[in-house]
Amino acid sequence: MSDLEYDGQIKKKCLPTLPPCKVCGEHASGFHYGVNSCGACKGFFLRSLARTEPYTCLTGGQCQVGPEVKRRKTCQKCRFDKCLRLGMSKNAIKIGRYTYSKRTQDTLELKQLKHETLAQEEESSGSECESSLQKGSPESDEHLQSIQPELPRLHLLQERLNSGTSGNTISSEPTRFSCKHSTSYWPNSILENESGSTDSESHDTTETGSRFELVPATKSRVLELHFNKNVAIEKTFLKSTYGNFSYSPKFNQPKKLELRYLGGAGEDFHQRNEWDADVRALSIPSDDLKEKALSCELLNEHLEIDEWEDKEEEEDEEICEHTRDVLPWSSEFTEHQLHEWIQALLNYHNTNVFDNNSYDKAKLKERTDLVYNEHRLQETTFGQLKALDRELYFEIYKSTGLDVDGRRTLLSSFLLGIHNEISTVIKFFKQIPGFRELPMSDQILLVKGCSHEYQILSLYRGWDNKTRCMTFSPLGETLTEQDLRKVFPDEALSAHIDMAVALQKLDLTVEQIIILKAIVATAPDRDELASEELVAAIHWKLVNCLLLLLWKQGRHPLQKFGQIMSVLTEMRKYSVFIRSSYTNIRSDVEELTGRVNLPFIYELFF
Amino acid sequence: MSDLEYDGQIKKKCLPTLPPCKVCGEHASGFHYGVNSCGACKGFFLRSLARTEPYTCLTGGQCQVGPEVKRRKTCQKCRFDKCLRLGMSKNAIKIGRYTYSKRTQDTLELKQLKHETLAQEEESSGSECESSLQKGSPESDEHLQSIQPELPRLHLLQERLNSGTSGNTISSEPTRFSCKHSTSYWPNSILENESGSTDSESHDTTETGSRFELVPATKSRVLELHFNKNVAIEKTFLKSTYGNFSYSPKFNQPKKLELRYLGGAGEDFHQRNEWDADVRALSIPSDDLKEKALSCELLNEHLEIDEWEDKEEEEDEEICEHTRDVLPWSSEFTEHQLHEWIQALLNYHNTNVFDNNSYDKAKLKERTDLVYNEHRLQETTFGQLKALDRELYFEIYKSTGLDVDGRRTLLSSFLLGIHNEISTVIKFFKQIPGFRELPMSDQILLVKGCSHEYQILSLYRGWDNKTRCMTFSPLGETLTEQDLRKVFPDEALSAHIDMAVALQKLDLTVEQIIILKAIVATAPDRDELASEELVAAIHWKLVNCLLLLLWKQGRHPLQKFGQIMSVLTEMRKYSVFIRSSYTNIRSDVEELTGRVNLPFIYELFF
DNA sequence: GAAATAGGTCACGAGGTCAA
DNA sequence: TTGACCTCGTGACCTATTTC
Ligand SMILES: [Zn+2]
Ligand SMILES: [Zn+2]
Ligand SMILES: [Zn+2]
Ligand SMILES: [Zn+2]
Repeated sequence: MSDLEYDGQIKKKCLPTLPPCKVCGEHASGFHYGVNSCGACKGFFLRSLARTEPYTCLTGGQCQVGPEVKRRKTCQKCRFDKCLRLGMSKNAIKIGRYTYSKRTQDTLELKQLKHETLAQEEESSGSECESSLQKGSPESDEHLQSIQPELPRLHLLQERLNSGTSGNTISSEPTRFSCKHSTSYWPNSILENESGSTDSESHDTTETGSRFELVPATKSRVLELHFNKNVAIEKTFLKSTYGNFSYSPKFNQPKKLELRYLGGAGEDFHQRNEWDADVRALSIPSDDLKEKALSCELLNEHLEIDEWEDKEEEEDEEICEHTRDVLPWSSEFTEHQLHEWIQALLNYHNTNVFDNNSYDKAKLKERTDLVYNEHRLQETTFGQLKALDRELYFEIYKSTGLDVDGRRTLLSSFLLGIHNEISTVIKFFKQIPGFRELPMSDQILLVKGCSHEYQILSLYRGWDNKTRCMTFSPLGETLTEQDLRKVFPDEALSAHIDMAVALQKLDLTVEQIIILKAIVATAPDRDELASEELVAAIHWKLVNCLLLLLWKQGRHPLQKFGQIMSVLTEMRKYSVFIRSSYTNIRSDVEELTGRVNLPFIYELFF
Repeated sequence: MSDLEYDGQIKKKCLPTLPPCKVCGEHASGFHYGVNSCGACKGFFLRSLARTEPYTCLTGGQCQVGPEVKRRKTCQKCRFDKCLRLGMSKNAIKIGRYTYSKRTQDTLELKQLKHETLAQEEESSGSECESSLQKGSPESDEHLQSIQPELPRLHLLQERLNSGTSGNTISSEPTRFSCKHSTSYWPNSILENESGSTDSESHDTTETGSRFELVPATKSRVLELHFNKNVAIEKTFLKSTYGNFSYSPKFNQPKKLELRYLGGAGEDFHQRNEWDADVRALSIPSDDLKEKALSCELLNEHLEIDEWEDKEEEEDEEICEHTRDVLPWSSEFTEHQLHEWIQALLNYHNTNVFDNNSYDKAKLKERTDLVYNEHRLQETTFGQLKALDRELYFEIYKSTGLDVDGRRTLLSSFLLGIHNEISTVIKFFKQIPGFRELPMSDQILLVKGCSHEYQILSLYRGWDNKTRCMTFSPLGETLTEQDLRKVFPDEALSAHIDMAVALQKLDLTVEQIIILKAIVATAPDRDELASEELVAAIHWKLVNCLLLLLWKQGRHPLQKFGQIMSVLTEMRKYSVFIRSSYTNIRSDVEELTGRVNLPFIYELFF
């Protein structure tokens, strides 16, 4: 009997889709008045609203509100109060079919609950391991199967995919994961169910999140085979290096990725450093310690602030988690661990960080096309306006103060836009597990060090090579090449564009980009890091996260990984170059934007 | 609630492309039956058409049609009627992909049509068929009206302003800030002296004056401040009121300044509160508590952060400091105490806050002149560019996304500039001794409450009445009147300008302005303050600081004080007016700057 | 083919009813 | 009063179709 949910149609006997009634703990029959609740509580609430006299409580509001059996005596006041406290309200009514995101949320909640109770019961670990890719869901699986008979095929898959998504999140954004390439690494046999309507994106997109998690234990063998095959096919030995850390995934024999510290011995290391030194000699003409120290204070402040805030969600389950050998490249991390990191970063990013990655490709294209057409129209109307060269502009500006071609305005708002996002970005870094625990000096070094790399990752998707326009979401603008030339020195612009194009060629998903951001933020080879090893550890785990995402996406993950690492290496050089280029024009920029208050900009980017 | 737009394919998380559902305000999912509307309203309309029996309304057609969460109150009839009124109709169906240009064309065409038919028919309801191209249905007429809801309302508002009568409709309330009818509570004798011709301003002391008299003496419980003889020189009876707090320095007999809390007993108080509620109802269309709570969290966060940081310099020498009777008006404070407050605020402001007060007059003048000349040059070269009216701009923008006259850019960078300074501003408030000790909720109320007053104090010196240009230091720009019109609604701009001019007439020093900022930030009469008395105490001490500065400056300090208080009173009305004006255009602004991330702006200024 | 919408489908909850 | 059960309007999602 307890398996049935009453109210509304009698639900079939099946495991609950919803978390239990928030009010009394019984099986919820639905989402009533804004709260997952049982039919009884729903009815009670409705009647309570209709009532005129208030309830009274004898115990002074201390009554427990439990499931029906125990409820017999519980007072109405406390029950009603609880309803209200939980947010039940006519204003919270939501009718009609569930949204995917709601369903996802429910499932997640349910899962969590299960997890907790399971943890309490403390099962023996051996059997658990065997059973699965993940334990959380034997039920869900059963659940799916039991629903099967009565749902049309289509819904089945949705149901499954949804319940699998552990990417909770407000955005819930199914489409985020993989678009066309949804050749996920799941055997077709699993996905086929749905194959009929493959075209509709909303399906195959609906989730990757962790298809992993939903897959019944029996299938995991299939998976492994699949992996092995893939890996075997790869056969490529990829190597990517940036800084003095080498990521040398070796695929054939040991099937392990090794993280080794080259201790500054690698050739690349020397090369880069020399080049670095040269660039620096050129680029930092006047600066001295004093100014540097001062500016550090600013950043320091910021970092400390953020540290203070949002400090609750520490997770310390870290410890056990038996290393299940399901990851195709077999790392010291479990898929679950990696997944959690990924989720944490994605969640924060999706809900808080605002940049070009907040838009999909189509939207960005739309923007650039629009601006381009506008620009073309202007050109045909007013003729081509020849761009002033930088020197000439400054000559005029310095002598007359005239902003002849509007570049001061452009530059100011560009910098303002960037500046405006900085605190969010820092908070994002703080979401990287372990980041906050680093010494403040290291945090500062890392943040400073990755600024340019972070920026290009934020923005590169806004570049459209055909129209040669660039969208800057934080600024709310799209600039034509002509305008870009006003903002950036020519050589810097070329570098930006080259970098953007290179990144675009990788055809990364937004998820991957986000993880990449974290990866560049934790480069263990920034100069003078106090605790390189800690940083390296974080970094390495993040790299594993990236690998996981790549694998999920299917299609030659290792090859892609190699490409990405290669681009990262390039990006490092790019970063140094941009910094030097900016430093060269720093005084000009300061003069132009001196009226605007942009402390962080100079601290981070110059 | 989510960022997703339903119906049709699931849209991506990105910011809305479309204006909200014209019917209910929810995210529109497309252009259904000729109107931008959400999936729900689309479905509802469809069902309604299919229906045979008509709907009936119980409230006589007065139901508000809101988003789903609020919808329970609204009957189907009213919803359907609204659909019809907006022009939803099978005849208005548009299928298939559309180009931007087509949309513009459509909209403009329709508008034209509307004008023509209006002209032809002149109120007679006659044959509508004749005027139609293809969608000549009566609905489409109404549809047209609905396209331009803002403007008519503004006209209405202006009318009301001029007539000075207060109606009971929502929009009528802004009457409170009437330029012509500015009620000052200062006797003419004082104001006349210096500001020369107070031309348009009439000073009638009637309403508040008498109200004040009625207040029972018993209610004054807060601070009693003794004046000494020096004050007697003034001979004038000064009275100033803003909000429901009265500052009544009485100089002759009792020689006391009474700060009394009127306890919300005045009519003004009630009026204002109601009005506030209305404005809120208007301005926060989609959601109430939840959203509000959320937004408060944002601010809260900010305030808390700042609280954590810089917390060392607590001073507790407070206690003794023998009251030396050196102050000419003899307050309970010593000059030394006041001086310290002043110094603290000035120091912080000078080193951290960046606004027009960071520049001297000459510099500001130079800026405006420069821009003005530039502007003139452009005008002579390209001819006068007639400014697009707001309505037309938005029509084009909404349908094509084109930022035809660059106002989106202007607006975005304007808001960005303001947004960028907000954290500094909050820190400034935190420098006010005692501010940090206020309950967080009060801090929030105060910060929110004074936003507009603070802003005008920050910026007013940037206005140059001759060239009619305004410098915005935080933005690094100076805007011509033409540009200003793009950023602000006309009536708001006028209010800004009037206020700026009024402030300029006071000829304040930067120090005085800074103290004034603190004064407006601690207005003890903001709604719902938990600890009014604490705030009042701080406020009062700040007023004493101002007095001190005035005295130091010599030259009729009390007279000047009176003028300043008078302007503050006006400023309060100005603030309310501006807020309402902004609220009216909030959705437009959000649409234009939706690409930029400006959480605080909406929280503080709308 | 891509982008958009009309119309269809059906999972859902509000509110009503009624027996206990 | 309670809560199981019902009816019907809703709205999230889907498909077919149109337009570019
Ligand atoms: Zn319950
Ligand atoms: Zn009780
Ligand atoms: Zn709607
Ligand atoms: Zn009605």
